[in-house]
Amino acid sequence: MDTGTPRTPTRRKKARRGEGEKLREDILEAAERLLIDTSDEDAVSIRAVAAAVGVTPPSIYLHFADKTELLFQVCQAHWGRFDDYLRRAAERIDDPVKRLRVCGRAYVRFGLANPEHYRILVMAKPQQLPPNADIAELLLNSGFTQLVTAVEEAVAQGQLIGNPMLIVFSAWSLVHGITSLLISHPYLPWPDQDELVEHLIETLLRGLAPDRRSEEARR
Amino acid sequence: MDTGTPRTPTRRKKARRGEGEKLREDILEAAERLLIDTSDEDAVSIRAVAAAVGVTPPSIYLHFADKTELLFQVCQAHWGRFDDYLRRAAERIDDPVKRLRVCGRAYVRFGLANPEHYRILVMAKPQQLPPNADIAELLLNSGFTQLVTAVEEAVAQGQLIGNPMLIVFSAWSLVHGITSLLISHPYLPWPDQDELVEHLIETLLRGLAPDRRSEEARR
DNA sequence: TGTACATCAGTGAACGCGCGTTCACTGATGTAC
DNA sequence: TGTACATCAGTGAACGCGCGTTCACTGATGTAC
Repeated sequence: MDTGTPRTPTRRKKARRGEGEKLREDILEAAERLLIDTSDEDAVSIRAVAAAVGVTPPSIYLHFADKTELLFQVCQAHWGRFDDYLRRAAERIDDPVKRLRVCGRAYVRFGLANPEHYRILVMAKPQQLPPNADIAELLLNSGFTQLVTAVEEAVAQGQLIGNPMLIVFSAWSLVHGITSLLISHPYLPWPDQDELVEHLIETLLRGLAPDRRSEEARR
Repeated sequence: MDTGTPRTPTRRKKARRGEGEKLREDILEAAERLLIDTSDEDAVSIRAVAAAVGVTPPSIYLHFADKTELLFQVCQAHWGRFDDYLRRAAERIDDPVKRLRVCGRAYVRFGLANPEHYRILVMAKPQQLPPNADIAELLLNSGFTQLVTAVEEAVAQGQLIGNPMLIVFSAWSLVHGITSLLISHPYLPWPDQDELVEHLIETLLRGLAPDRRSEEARR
């Protein structure tokens, strides 16, 4: 693998008057590509992105205030795709518990298919991304709201038992836990991945289902 | 907070003949301190560690082959402490399920108390640490074996139901999920932390407990 | 008891690297008169 | 229809930074004779 050779040695043609915004898209696309191809956030430097687009580094600043903003926009776009993916997986499933199941599987699958994105979006340090408020907004406006809805419905219907917000964060912890461990430690002696994900989801649902013991008995 | 001022501007006295190994310990200690104080792996540079110890950068190489080895040894030491902590938490608890409960809580507590260590040990990329084999060994020889034992006992006694290795990795995913999300996204509208951890653990255990439905009925 | 010498525990200066970012500029292109 | 000019979409060179690491060295200290 010859990483020394630039991917696009050809210089990009200057855009026509009024078409400057085209570069912006190309930059975002190139940054995304770089992130996916290298699986390494550090490889996405201003200089590397510029080279990939076929442009000089200062050109990046024509469209992005700084590196953080660029990375954030890349993430935002990806997060949007994640959200769409989850939404499509869930639509037309009336039963909220079935929806949780499907979303859980989809979450893990999408995370593992885009590990470096997942890393940046979900596993990064708070301080190395833009203001927390923005990240929180991204997170909460994504699949999260669907999760909340599904859980609330399931609880209202008596299919699940407990405080909805506790269930929501438990469910998220669960799918995030398996996703991030598989990303960080792929070399461990994991059981079959699909089987494990199924086991996790089913065990959680079983633990949340009404039982012979009434809710009061659990205190 | 004046991070510009070096912590130890005084130069360290040269060790006596035969006492060169003392520096090694001081380096490890300083690196650890730096990691804890700054909560930032990037702040632990060869130069910063040398400055903290009161020594010049090349001196580090008298005791460590390179930066990776230094960081790894810091982690190893910390991992040992984590292991001891879990072991002490679990000892003298005969009931395996109670042991799982206690270990789960201890795991989360220890991770949150040492977030940057946890990040490096458990959340880091495979490639930025020493050979995977070593990391795998560290992980598997730590609290992990206790976890395996406890689960196997619980299954043997009929207190939990299912494939032990699936349960083991499920349990780990669970505690890791909540720990790492709390570390990465502290600003989210979390429910009460202790309550959430309890909820997670109890829900998992409940999902693994024998039920009116027989194991076969679950297929 | 005195001295030459090997060794130990470091130091000082420098290497080359890639990075984010700034600044003054250039050349093509559309527009006003 | 022709030309001066403003603007747009970039470029080229350089800045200062901190980093890991190497290399030749130094000075104190213990040891052999």
